[in-house]
Amino acid sequence: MGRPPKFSRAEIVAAAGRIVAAEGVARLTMRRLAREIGGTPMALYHHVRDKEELLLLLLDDHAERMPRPDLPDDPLDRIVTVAAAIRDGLADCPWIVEVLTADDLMSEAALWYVEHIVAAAVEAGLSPERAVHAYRAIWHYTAGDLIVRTAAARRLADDERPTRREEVFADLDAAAYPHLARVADRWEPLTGQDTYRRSLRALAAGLLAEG
Amino acid sequence: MGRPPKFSRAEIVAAAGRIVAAEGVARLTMRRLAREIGGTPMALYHHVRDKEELLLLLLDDHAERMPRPDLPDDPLDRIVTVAAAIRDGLADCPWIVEVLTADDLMSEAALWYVEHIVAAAVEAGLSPERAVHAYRAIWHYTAGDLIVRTAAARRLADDERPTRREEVFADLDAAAYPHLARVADRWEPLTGQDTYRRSLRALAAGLLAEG
DNA sequence: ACCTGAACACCGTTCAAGT
DNA sequence: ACCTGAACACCGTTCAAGT
Repeated sequence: MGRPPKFSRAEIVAAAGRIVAAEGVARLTMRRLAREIGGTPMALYHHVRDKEELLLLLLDDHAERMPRPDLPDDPLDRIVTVAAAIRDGLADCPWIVEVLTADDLMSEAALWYVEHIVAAAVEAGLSPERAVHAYRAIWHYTAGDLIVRTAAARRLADDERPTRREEVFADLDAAAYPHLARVADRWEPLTGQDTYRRSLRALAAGLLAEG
Repeated sequence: MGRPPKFSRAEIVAAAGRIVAAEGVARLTMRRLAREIGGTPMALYHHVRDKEELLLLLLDDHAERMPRPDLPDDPLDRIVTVAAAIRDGLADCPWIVEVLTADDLMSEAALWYVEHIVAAAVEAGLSPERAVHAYRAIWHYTAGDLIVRTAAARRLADDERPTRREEVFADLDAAAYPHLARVADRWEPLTGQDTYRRSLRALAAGLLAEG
């Protein structure tokens, strides 16, 4: 009994990362991954419980490599800096969406970000409970931004048909929706602008003002 | 040529809605849906382009049935009321998540909500452009809340293994993460609390305060 | 203990044919 | 025009067997 392992968990996760980076999550299948490491699909199941665990490991791996920014003294600035670091760290990997809907950004490596947002909120005067609530609001806002953003990018990438947005705005009832009609022709560029950070500051300011 | 259609788009969407309500999105497959209406998978493709379009139609159908709340005069109250109506309208259908990551809540029926949020923001003094940005921030926050919330519910439902959150908090480094350590044993109930509306108000207030 | 081969029970979608 | 049968090209995962 006992035979030198042919594959390690780390190798498997690294191979999965290569596939996802080169071809997208949709192409990360257990069969494709097995081919990548030169084994059979079944070999993978000796190192990970199932595909979901694999994706979670991939998220952990990514989270560990994410930059940890210098922390400003001002609590509001600090919250904005840390939350923006989360977003920037996840923005370039659209596959993260799949994992976000399955997990809670609760990897070990993510704790650093959570701690510093909660700490800044407490320092600004919130109770520990309210500080957790504030963190949650910021996380929901960030997750929503990432998901909507990457979904939009994906649609643009592999779709030639007109977007639903275009169709809907094309026959917009200007009498029923006057404010939308006024910005209808600018909707695409307006919603394409990256206003994450600005609105994040508004959110954080609003949350700190509560307490 | 010409034969009386056996199925209509509306029937197909209604059948899809029944499956999703009774068994969840994961069980909504083209084959299962075909069985439900008493036809073959191929018959569906004469009425919808593909599965994604079917999910979009399902979202439209749902959006049309969503309640439209009375609108308070105060712009901030109005924004909170309308956004909360979006969330409440989508909160009971976890499948919405799949569609949200594929679409942009850009169905005809959703315009009513968008219009009134943008209108309230303009009334509060924002430029039309900034009002659109404000709406987007609110939508991202709402989408993030829905996605994280329904993902958490799903995990609880079909999982007996301890959540990652539990594992991570179990061996938390209290020296490195003092603020998290202080709330660690209350994390579950704290993050389970529904603070959507309260934080939404903070967000909206922050956005309107910008000017 | 670790890996393989073959199979199970599925998917979405397309093609060619029927009425 | 609308629907069917059969097939294509996949999935994740399990079981039994090999070393």
